[in-house]
Amino acid sequence: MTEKTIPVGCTEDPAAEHDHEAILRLVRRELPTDELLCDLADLFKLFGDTTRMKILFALMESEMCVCAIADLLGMTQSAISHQLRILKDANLVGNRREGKTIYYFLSDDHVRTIVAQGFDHLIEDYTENGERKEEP
Amino acid sequence: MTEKTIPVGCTEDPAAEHDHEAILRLVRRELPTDELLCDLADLFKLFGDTTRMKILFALMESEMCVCAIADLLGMTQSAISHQLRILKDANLVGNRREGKTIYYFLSDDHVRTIVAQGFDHLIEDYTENGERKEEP
DNA sequence: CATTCATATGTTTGTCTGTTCATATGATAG
DNA sequence: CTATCATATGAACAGACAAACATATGAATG
Repeated sequence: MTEKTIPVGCTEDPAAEHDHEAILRLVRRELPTDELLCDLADLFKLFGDTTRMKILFALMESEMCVCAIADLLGMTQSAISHQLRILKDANLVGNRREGKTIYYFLSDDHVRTIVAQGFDHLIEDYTENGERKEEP
Repeated sequence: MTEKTIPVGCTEDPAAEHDHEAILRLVRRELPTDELLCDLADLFKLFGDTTRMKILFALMESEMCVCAIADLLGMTQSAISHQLRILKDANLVGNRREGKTIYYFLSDDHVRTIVAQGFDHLIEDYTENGERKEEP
């Protein structure tokens, strides 16, 4: 019984009554590679932080220098700089130098479309459920 | 100098030469509320995990029971169940009972559009930079 | 060339979160 | 009503990560 250490919860026996073989074959055929799925999750992870989201929204209005963003969000220049580096490594933002100050800007319109998509989902949730979900 | 403990990096003096007041006013006016920005980040956070991303892709093909997903991803039933709960709390998936087994499905087409948007961005990155960025 | 301003970076710390293990619920069959 | 299958849940542990702090780079100005 403990010979293969397969997770509990579902019958290990291939010939069990509860059979998902058909569906598994179908889904396995259509599922993208692990690498792509990972990259995709990593992309969305960038949008999954409040600070970065704020930065992106700010840059949608105008290019900004680091200390302006820090001022806007009421956060350390260091914190903003770290986040900007992450966004830049992912090619979501670019920067240009002008004397001492460095201006950051959105490098892509994908950012706008991706964020807009999530925005729509949220708004629909808000209107569907009155104000906020699970309330008496 | 240390009277207000304002982060270093940018001049604290409101009348400093490096002036972002104009831009700050503009951006502050257009920036959504903190609550909305948080909710938006929380939404994207859901897509920011490989396991959840795989589950969502699988459910795009067909509704599936928990143990089928666990089998597909080679993971514990418990792990899958925990993630499904998170997705269900966010109304991204729903479930229905059929005897002992419980089938999960996408509750929304938003999931498809959101994921597709990220997908497009990735694909474009892939083709733009040959195969993968930063290589000799 | 020394100083100052704007930004970047390395390190540390505290928090969040995904997985595992053990156990509980809930439904069906005998 | 007991045993078993499918799933859910609670607690604990480990890894990831964002913010803070201190410090380094790099440009401009006198």
